[in-house]
Amino acid sequence: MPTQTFFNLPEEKKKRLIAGAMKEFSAKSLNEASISNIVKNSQISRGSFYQYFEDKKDLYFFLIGKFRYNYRNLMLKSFQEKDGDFHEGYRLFSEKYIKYIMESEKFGFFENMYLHMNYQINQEARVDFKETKSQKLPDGKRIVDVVKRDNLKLTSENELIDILRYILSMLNDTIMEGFWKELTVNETQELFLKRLEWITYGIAVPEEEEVTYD
Amino acid sequence: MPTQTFFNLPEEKKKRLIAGAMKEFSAKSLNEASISNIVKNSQISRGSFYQYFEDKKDLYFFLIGKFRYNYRNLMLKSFQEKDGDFHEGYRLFSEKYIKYIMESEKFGFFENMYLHMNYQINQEARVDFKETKSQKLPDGKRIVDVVKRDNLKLTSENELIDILRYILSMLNDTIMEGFWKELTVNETQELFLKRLEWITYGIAVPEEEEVTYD
DNA sequence: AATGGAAATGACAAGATGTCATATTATATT
DNA sequence: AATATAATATGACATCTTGTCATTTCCATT
Repeated sequence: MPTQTFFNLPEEKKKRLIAGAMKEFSAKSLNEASISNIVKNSQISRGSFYQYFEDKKDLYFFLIGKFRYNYRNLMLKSFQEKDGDFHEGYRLFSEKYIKYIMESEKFGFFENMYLHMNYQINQEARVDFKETKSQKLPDGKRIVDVVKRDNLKLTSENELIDILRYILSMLNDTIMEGFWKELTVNETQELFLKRLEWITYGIAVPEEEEVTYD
Repeated sequence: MPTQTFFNLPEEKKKRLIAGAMKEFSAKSLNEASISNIVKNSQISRGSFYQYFEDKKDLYFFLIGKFRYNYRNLMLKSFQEKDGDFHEGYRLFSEKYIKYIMESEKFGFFENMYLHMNYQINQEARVDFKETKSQKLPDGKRIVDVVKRDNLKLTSENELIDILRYILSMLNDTIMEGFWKELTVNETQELFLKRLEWITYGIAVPEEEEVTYD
């Protein structure tokens, strides 16, 4: 986390630094990027940088947090709009989410982020489904409350959370694949939908129902 | 790819170099590892290193290729043993695969590999399901020939390949998660099986069959 | 023994990181 | 207004890395 000193900075200087960092991280991955370039870009001294951030990673994760899609709200809205239908809700959500990432003016930043995403970066970018009721959300709802469970094979709320989490990580993996293979937004979306279908309906032919006559 | 010069090296020197590199990559990630340490470890000169490898990555991917599980055979065997059953075959395969990775004496190497795995590393470690018939395999079979498709909702061989690939990448993601959360082999295996179940049988309650009497 | 090509070597330039003594600026206190 | 104190800013520096290259060493073949 950046230091208080950083947050106290005059807006202008903060912006200059963020812009200089985004320039570097849009052209290079976290590992290839250099602090030297960032301080040159933003015209601040090397010593100051270390007064604001612990290291390169500290700054990087701050930027991810700042620019990542705040998707909790979008997710809520999507599921609500589709009356809590799991499959339709996720479809709607993914459409907007993928567009945001891949059509953003921060394309380069996200591209590098996804192409070099490892588990740690993944964690930094993820959503918390275990929201407590106390957290302030629009109309106080949690995502798990908005998803209808009656047409899902689920035994507990925790299992729903597990699945929602897994689908989200699958979505991020698919976007990563999209960047890697230079797919269009639509192609990426279709790849995701195919996988979502597998998971929703299964890939095995359902067992014949045992029918008893009595 | 290492140069011919490297492959021509006397066994002893080659081993020394590989051991020195494994020591470094077991303690540090690809990015943290340094060539300086590796040449120190293996008592070869810096100049020689660059005569054998293009850079650090070149060596790293060579090592991944060398030590990764050759899983094509294990997969074939697993599916054959379970009479081509998709779910049971993958269950058997994953059991041995996870054990190999997580109980290996190369634990540190794999741990770093998985924790810092990005799409490129993932690609390097993956299996090719599009084997041609001409490739020499035990009894000349391809994996896709061994998996029974009649109880799967599949329209084409290509879709089977897509699914096999996806499950494998899901397995690798799960192992990554296992390393990250420091799960045991069994816990990791169970996490995988839960997800495999979702994908195999779906998470939606099947639609009621329309029954027509005539 | 002489020759020539392959392989090995380590010094070096270029550039990166994190630190620290010192300078500058802002804030509080008399 | 003058002074004291705390907070920020600065860039030189020690240390480490990387990739290159002129030179040297090795070795097979005349």
